[in-house]
Amino acid sequence: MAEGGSAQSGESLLFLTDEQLRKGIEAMFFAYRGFTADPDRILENYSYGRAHHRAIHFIHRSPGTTVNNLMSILGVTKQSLNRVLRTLIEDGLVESRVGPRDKRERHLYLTEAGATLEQELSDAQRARMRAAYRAAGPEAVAGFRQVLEAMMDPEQRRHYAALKDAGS
Amino acid sequence: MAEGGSAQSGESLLFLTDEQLRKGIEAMFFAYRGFTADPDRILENYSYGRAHHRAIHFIHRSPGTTVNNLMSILGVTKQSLNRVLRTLIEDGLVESRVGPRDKRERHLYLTEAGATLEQELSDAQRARMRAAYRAAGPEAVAGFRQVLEAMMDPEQRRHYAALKDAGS
DNA sequence: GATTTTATGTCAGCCTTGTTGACTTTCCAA
DNA sequence: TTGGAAAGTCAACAAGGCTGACATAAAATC
Repeated sequence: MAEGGSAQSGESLLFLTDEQLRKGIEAMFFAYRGFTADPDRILENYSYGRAHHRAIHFIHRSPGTTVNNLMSILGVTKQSLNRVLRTLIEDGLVESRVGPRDKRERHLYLTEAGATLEQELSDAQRARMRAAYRAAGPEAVAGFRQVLEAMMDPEQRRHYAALKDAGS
Repeated sequence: MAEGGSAQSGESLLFLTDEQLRKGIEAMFFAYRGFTADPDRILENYSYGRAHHRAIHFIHRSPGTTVNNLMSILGVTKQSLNRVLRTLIEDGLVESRVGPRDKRERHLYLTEAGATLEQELSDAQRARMRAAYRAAGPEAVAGFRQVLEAMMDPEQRRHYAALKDAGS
């Protein structure tokens, strides 16, 4: 399928060819493997999986978040999430407190042990990210983030943006 | 913390802060969901999964590839790959030919039906990629690719590069 | 020619992590 | 007060990873 459409008024649209798009697709595939490789290795030692990592990450980012909210951020069913949370709670990495206002809700927090594992995982993941950022340079990083953001579904982008400024 | 992602004279390293790295990590997470969303929807109609998509993609990219080669590109075991290939062959989407030189090898090709599904899947995935590329612009796309490439493990980068120029 | 290595396929069984369905508890509104 | 919705839990199933063991055929080596 050719690109066609708009005229090339000065600005070349060569970066929109199927060939370029395919390269981008394959880059995403291979890069995502690298992206998860380091945490995956660490998680093996604890017999946890990626799902545990994701839960830990976002509980760390939004302490006190509810199961419902976490569900919608992670894009999994509450049953999937519940299984992961149950093991994390049993193992003393996550604490679940009954909601003060609405007792149906459970508010989630990392324990000290949970925060320690979170640190170990994110240190590893950031190290790779840092190396990649440094190798590519600040302009490339800005472009990287722009394209990724444009690739998200609107709902994902909402979640992303909601987290975006939380720590500033 | 201020946002400015652009480079400052004197080589500011603000783009390497933990905060910036964390945003990149979350962007990867949310973007990857968007990246796979459209093909996933299509695959449901055929009761296939992402594993089938990956196999189909790389067989399309490298017609005649062997099982062994595909295994190493996809980074899965032969048992995992075999399960997927078996169903694709049974369903007439993939053809497996005994190697002409080395008769131990099986060379994999898409059938016409396989090529049709490949087209449907990659059209959907490219459409999203094209929209993201167009929204972000050529400079951003260049940066996007640079960072992703830097994020890969060396072996993944080898595979990526080997595919890179094949179709040009 | 005999032996070893390589490429592939298959069976069995396990794990993680998705899913749906059924259920309880809690809250809220008619 | 009663019925529905919302939050969370339990049970069972499926996809797709994994390992291990074993079979076959062909290639490579001794």
